[in-house]
Amino acid sequence: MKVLRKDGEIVEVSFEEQEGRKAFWHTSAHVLAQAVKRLYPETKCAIGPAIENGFYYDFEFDFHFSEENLMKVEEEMKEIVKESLSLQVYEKSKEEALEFMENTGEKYKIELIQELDAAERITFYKQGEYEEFCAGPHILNVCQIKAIKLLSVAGAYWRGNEKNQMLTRIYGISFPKLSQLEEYLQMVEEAKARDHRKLGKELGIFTIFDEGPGLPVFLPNGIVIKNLLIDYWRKIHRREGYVEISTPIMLERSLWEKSGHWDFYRDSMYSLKVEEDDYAIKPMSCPGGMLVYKLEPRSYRDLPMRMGELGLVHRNEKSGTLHGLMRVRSFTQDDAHIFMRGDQVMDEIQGVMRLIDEVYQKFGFSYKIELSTRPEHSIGSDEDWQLATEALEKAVQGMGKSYVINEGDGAFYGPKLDFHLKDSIGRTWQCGTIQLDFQLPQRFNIDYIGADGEKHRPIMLHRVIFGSIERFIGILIEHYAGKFPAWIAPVQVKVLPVSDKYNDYAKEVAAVLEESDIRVEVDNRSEKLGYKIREARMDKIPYMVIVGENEKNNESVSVRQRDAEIDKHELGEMSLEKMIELVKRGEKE
RNA sequence: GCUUCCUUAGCACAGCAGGUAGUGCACUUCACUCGUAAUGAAGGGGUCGUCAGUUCGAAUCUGAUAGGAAGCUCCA
Repeated sequence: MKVLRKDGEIVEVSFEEQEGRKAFWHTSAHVLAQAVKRLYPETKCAIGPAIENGFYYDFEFDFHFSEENLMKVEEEMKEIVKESLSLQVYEKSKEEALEFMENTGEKYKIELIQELDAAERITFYKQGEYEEFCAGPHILNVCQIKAIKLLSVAGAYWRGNEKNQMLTRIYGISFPKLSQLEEYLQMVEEAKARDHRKLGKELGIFTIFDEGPGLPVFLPNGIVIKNLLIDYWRKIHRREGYVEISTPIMLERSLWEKSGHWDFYRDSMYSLKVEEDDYAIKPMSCPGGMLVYKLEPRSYRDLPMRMGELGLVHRNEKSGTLHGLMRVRSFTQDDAHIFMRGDQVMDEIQGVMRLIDEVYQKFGFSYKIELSTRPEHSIGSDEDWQLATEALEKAVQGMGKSYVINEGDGAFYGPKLDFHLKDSIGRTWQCGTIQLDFQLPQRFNIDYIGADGEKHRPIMLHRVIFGSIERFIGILIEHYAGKFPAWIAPVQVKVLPVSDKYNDYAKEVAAVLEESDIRVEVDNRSEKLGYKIREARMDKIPYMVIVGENEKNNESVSVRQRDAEIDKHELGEMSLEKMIELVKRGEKE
């Protein structure tokens, strides 16, 4: 595939390479704009880049753009491809470029060009009658775009700002071969099959009532998973020297004024009246934690004090942002606040990082780290922010982890390290976070008595590992496609009697397994074995235990497992002791 | 919240140039007592998200409203 760079150079780059793929999709975006302009000449074009999977273009239409229009545009794009138009690149001065755009009335392009340096030569790309200012690169001829599909129409604010005009964004994907498009579409279908909202319903994990958007409901299987996650969490936190507290779900207004939430976070808080007083339902657990710290005088010997809390918090998220378990209005944060001396900061940050790494590895997640810096809307002095940001940065660097900087995305009280996990279709979600905070200790005037007998101000950090247990479960569902490893599977073993005659023996078997704390169910319906196996498989249960005449006589079970390869499902007959051992071994993996 | 789209039995869907709803799975009952991904038969269940309007008549047309999907903005 030949690619035309902005300096006029033509290079051979394959579609598999980043530059080739970007050029291919970028050119597809131009073809999209060309098709739109042919069909609807009054349309204003904004921007149209290549993205991770395909491309989009933002337009301002002077009419209501519907799905029907989308089909027409796609057809027109295919016509353009048939014309085998080749691309040319050339330069204009800023004035020429502006004049050109004035003539065509492209107000968004004018805005963009006006921001460029006056001395700069501006490159234009052109195919057929369509020309647009663009830094390229592009592919040499549109005829290479053999497969095109426009995927969706969405709204997008001009320049990503809520206050600006909302434009119409058209998403599409294209490939050099038709087979690649088919493959891609199939991949998307497969990803949808592991959507946690679909699996969560099918597997009886959670639901959300119409009467409570964003307020997840855990069903019996889901609450087993949630409780197991919490058990695991408590175990590793005890090991790491954390104590656990539980503070109220709502507290009085003055507390939130003191913490800064009332001023800086009120739009996201639910508040209510209790007698004559204003209360707020907590959006975070930290202020309660501060009060606990203040309950008694603290010594430097007490630090670092690691205080954990599984806090149920509520945030008034906008309706359009809600998404299954991933983005909700009510969730459980596996929060902890660490109060420490200045000389302990580095060790504590790195200790939390190690714990996060341990947990994510247990589930087989790869993750990426972001360092989020001071937002516009925030409290505290520049020096404190700088100190805190540097401390986080040094800690990550010290751990040898790579990270990207996310400018202005910190919490209002401090910078943070965010740990992001991917969902089934590649969207990333923030789960873990470590936030350094010099503000709350000041606002709450907390202290400890140092070795010198004087009062000192501790430094504090907020951290979560799961982030939100709800979100983490959502990610887990998609990550495992519902096939939870044995240690966290809601039902670990399903006992399947071959016929009703063996129901009693099946119950005996189940009772023995239960003795060993194995989560077991019996399918004693009057159905054929094949049917019961099918159902157990669809429920993604790790182990199936089949009992019939042989097993009853031998006081044994025949085991079949979910994860093994085809033809190796059957592990054969074994004693109950061996079966228990098998499940316990599976739990550790 | 914004843009586009969607909303029919528990679930997946069909019906729609307007004349009071169908299929599969699930569920219930009966028969079969059956060895590794669905035994057969019979039966129950919805007034088509909600509210208004157009019409002799609306699941099918219009409007509002609720919930949902994708994206944007915002965020764990």
